[in-house]
Amino acid sequence: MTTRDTMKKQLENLISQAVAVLKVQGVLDADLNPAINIERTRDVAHGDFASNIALMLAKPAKTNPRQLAEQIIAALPTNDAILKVELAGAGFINFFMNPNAQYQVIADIQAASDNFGKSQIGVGKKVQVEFVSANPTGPLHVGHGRGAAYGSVVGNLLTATGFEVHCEYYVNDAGRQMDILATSVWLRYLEACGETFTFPSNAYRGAYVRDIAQTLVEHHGKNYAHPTATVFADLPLDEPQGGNKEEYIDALISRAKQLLGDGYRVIFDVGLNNILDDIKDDLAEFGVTYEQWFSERSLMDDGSIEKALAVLKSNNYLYEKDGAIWFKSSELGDEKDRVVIRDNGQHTYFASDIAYHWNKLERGFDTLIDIWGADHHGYIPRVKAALNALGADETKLHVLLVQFATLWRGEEKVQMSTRSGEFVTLRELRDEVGIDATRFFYVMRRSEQHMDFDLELATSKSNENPVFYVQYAHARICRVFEQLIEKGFTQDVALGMANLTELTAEHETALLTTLARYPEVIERAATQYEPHLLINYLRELATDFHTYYNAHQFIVESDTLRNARLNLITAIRQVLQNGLMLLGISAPVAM
RNA sequence: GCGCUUGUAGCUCAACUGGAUAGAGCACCAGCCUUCUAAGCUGGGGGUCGCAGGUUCGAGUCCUGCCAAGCGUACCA
Repeated sequence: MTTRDTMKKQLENLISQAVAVLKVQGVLDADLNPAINIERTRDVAHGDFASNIALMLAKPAKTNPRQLAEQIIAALPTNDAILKVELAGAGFINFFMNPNAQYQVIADIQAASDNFGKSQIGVGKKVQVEFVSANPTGPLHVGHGRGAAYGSVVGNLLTATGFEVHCEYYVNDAGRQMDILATSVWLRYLEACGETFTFPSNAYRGAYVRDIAQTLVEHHGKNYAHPTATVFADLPLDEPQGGNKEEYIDALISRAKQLLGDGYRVIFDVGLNNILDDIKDDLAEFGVTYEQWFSERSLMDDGSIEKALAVLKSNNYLYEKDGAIWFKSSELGDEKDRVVIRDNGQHTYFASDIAYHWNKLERGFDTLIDIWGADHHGYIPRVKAALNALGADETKLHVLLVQFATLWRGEEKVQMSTRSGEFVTLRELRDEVGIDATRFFYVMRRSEQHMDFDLELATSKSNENPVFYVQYAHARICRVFEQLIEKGFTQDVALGMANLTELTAEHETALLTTLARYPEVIERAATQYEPHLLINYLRELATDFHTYYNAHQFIVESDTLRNARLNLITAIRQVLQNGLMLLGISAPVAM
């Protein structure tokens, strides 16, 4: 399971030992606790790794950087992997590694295989990742898809780095939007029962609502039917008739509850379960799985909301105004105070969200990650304010924002209109593009970056398509091993291992470095919640491999060189596989 | 108006969180294709890091002020 410390880590340890020595010598203050930062160099003339530690410490040590660098170098413990250490530039310490040390990565990859790149940095820490959490009022669309892909990869990355990860979907199975859905279903059901009327402008108009109404007819006949005249008696005007669409739909909801009695809950649940099941299937097919589907309604049923509000009240953060109960979020960094209980006695969505986030922390998570659409950014201050007001540790909550994706078909923008209900669903996108390309494109960019998703590019079988390019590198390696057998050879791993030093071509040493970087990339991508770093890395690795492939023959006559090369590409294949696995993308053996 | 996010090559995006000469892909230009997959290959040109100040050994990265785009600014979720 555990892989060796990366070279970066080893060097960090050496420097921190040197710093400790200088503290003892009195060169550095004992209470100085610098963050030691080793970087891979961009320029080979600067060696393999560089540290700016002397530049950072020069001021507190009241000395000049170059002199301090000299002292650090002098205090550095010796290490077989290091060829030489140089002082350069303004005070950089450059490390040149022993060329023979670079081959170790192939043995490391072979030994760790599927586990290469995993680490223990998160061991003992519980992280909850909440993502998608779309209202179950309709199918997921392409906006939700990006959050789904992003959240699941962040979860995979955190798991790979040792965190105990709990992925969760918050189901908004209560509240006004769900009432609108239930009422929409009922109205479509009435239509199916033969009633005719104008469908409300603010109701859900998607075709799926009709489908649900149809199943309701099939299972319950006309049990919930009422004549149009009764249903619409004495209602205010809808918006197109000069009224208010919100008041109109609210009146219809009340009417539904009044006429249906217990039946309202039946229809409500049929709508909810139908759509939720569809969302679950959709996500499962997309390779996105959850530890828990957390019900908002459960927070009402078990009194969590009342409890949370009671704490806010006793902490003096609630007051009454205009018949509603307000939370003093403006005292804790929010722009203004927020309503938690409306004047009609109903609690707001925010009220249950307060209870929900409190509940999360009560469950003992060290870190909470919420992944939201960027349009919800204004919501962050009030949630943090609420946690503060409850006396909880608000710094444990990290809200990651995901910008929406714009779909393109070549030069043409794919129009989307949520208003008419004619948006592109995630399922349609998956059907057209495939799971692999969909996931890849979704996490290819930094999450807070607006992104263009080109459907034509994503489905094209060319090197311009980055998914294809990376997967093809994997398939190509597999193909080499088929060729090997066709040519009558067999791989001799031990012989290859014994002769890795024959891998001296520029392409080969470049690949060794790229392979060694993989664990660093995973660690960084995980701790920064930035999956796109992994994508970038895999594209680089694929590029390095393809160039190598084009420049050199692997299946050569020399037994030692051939097997050394085969071991190198075996290692590349393994890392490609591991990386793609974390992204939830297949590593095809042939294309 | 206020708040958040974004602004890097013609286009789409990176840049190890303050490091050394800002990098890829596409497009463009010039060469190349008898090979384990030409579903290409090699090389090249291309930059006022939105603008202007500031902080320091050092700024695309931090601070301030402008400019532009997106989003938000509900007793909706």
